[in-house]
Amino acid sequence: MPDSLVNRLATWYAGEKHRYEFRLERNPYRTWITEIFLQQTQIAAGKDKLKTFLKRFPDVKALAKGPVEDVLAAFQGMGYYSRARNMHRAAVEIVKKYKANVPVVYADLVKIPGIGHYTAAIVASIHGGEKILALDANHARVLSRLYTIGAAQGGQAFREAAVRAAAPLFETKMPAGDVNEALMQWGQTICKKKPLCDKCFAADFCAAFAAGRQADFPRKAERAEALEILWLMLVHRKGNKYQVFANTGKFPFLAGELMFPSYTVLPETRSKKAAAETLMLPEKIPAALIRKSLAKAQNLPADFRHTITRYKIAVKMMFTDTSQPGGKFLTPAELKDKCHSSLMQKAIRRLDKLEF
DNA sequence: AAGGCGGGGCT
DNA sequence: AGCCCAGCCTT
Repeated sequence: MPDSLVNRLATWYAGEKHRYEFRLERNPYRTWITEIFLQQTQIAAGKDKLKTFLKRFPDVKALAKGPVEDVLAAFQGMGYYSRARNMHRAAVEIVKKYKANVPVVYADLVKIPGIGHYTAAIVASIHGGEKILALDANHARVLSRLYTIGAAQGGQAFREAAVRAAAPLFETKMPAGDVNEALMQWGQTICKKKPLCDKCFAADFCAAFAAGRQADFPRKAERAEALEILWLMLVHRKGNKYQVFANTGKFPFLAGELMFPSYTVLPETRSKKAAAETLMLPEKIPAALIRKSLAKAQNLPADFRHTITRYKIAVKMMFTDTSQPGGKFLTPAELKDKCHSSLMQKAIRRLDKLEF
């Protein structure tokens, strides 16, 4: 076997391939669920919950049957709960449209809720043999260093350069799925943020290593500055139940979640040139109530803090005698079940500490 | 193209 | 205790 990058990769991967339990018994359904689970999640953190999930929902029909509350419950603690909602929606769609067979064609996969370029590419390459780069952060680290790709990660120029750089790997005998998985595992175990170049089987192929510039790749786009905001929650209690509303309006965070009526002021940002914008939930919290509560809240320490992307949020909870039309009344136990966001979970834990 | 979504690892 | 991570979605 002549010495080449792909031969080094294939030889290394042959010894690594079965390192993970989820690679032993494979089908398109299991691969799809596994990839969704392990997105934005370290393998060590997600694999136990993944195992339980696959036992509870062993195939696409079981997942479609749900109910979605069970899917969410089995996903509790993983974060990014739209992944669970989308998986359930997708399962229903796959049962109906594809007779309960998870597609293995990229063009079909990428149209399914919750499946984007990466997941479609990895499933299509493993189970359909499609020669298509599944570009995740691991692939980005490996390829950008091997070929000193200078474009900022995440942009279109980076994607094009990465696809061009990886193309020769797919024109070999190495199965397309193995190419994608080997690159990924390389990024996870060797070509990490702090790369282990002395353990790397291909350091002599690496342009960044040759230049001593491993730390310069992948280049990151400039980060938006962090912003401090106040989030006022108006809590109305009746007996042992609290009024919550589905956030289906214009409130900027936690779309679709059940929430206490909330009010926040977003500061002016570079992208939104308009002056500070006021948003509220439900549609019409009386302005007088907001003013009164806000004036009181300004002088109180935050009940808790929470960060969502670049917003550093100080949440202040205020009891109010005024109930709003609509919504529903739930006990704390029910709230713990039905509110998935960690921000709301923090608020729920504070309820018995609040005073009227 | 920009920005929400969140728990965990790292410093 | 605070910063960083990064697919998929919506806007």
